[in-house]
Amino acid sequence: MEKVVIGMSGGVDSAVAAYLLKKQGYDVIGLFMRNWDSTLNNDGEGMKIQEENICPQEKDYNDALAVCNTLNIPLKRVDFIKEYWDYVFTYFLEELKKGRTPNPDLLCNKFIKFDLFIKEAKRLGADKIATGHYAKICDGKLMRAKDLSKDQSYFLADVPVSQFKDVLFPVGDYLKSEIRQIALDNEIPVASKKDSTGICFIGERNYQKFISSYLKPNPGDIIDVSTKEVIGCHTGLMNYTIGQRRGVGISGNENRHYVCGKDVAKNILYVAFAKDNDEEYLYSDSCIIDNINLLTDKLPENCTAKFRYRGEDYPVSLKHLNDSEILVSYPEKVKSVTPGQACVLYSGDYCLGCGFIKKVMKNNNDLWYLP
RNA sequence: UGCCUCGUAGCCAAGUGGUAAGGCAUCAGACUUUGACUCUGACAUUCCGGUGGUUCGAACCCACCCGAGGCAG
Repeated sequence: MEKVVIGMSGGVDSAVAAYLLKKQGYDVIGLFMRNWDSTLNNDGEGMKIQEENICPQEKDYNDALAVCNTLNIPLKRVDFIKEYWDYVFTYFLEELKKGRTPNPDLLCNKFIKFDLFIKEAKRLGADKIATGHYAKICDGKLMRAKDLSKDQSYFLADVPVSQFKDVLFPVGDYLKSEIRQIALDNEIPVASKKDSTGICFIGERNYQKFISSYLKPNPGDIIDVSTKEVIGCHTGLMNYTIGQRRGVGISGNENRHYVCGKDVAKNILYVAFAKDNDEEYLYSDSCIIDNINLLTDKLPENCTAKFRYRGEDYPVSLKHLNDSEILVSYPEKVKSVTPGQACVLYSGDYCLGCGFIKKVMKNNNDLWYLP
């Protein structure tokens, strides 16, 4: 019998994935991983004791255990707290310092789940490795999930393609509603548990407070990108992302405002006001991406791209600038393309890989107000 | 000191005698394995700087006071 080690998070998706694998006749072993320790990592926000007098991560472990007991499969446990800090969180903080908007979850998949976790699974004798991700692997290629509204291929695009060789995504062929139903029908304990959100393994936090535990806030001017007037004071550039509207702290204006840029050297936050649908400072028509990860042998000249998780797919054309950089052009201008975010390329439902947004441009010029 | 203008929720700002528009911000939800974006809902229950007065009735008219700004000096 083939042995599968499945990452159990304590949520419904991995629970049903385990159920499905077992039904398919695999010898299933659950493996719970813990990558964040609020006490160890001095995360004041996460140490809040919940009503049940137990920290969220421990609750998740208990949920995973309950699921495994119901399914009658063993549950093992592994910690990657130091590794998560070294490979994912350090990068996250370094990017923020540069004024960029990192997405730690792509790195978590690359370095933790689809590297260290796989190694641990193999050590446990796994022939296959499974997770509860909404995505598909077809002939070793990454594809979007059946449920496009839950598709998580975006987060997996930076994983080296070789790592998908023995991977199974059992829920990728189902709709989320079907997964919930299977959980209910089979009386799986977490059937009605709310979907988790927030940074993977860290969870929902008051973002500014959370970051302030690790990066010293550095207040500075907020400048109207159009008039160059100082119109307010920001709490630290790391607290804002491009396209952000709420929580900027300026008011008294006729129109909504959006964060449209940052100058790290001068510690300036640039804001643009929306007027008559003209948000010219937020739109761009091309960008340069680097740190490319290819999931296919050769990139086509034309495909589609997502510039943010749950963002739209835009038609793009690609041009290799050198060994490490690609120029991505999008005739249909795109709003809030943000340095540091992943640009994930697709051909139909196939995920071709990704790169990280380095420079954003319009009409062949760099947008001067972006980092 | 004289004259002028102004003082409406956190911020802008309508309303100039008939019983408080709107925008921004904020908060709460929805959505969401990245900080968004978007969407939905709530936001001056007697009050319009203060105190009196005129009136059936005032934020809107009058008087004085307080406060902000401007002109004159």
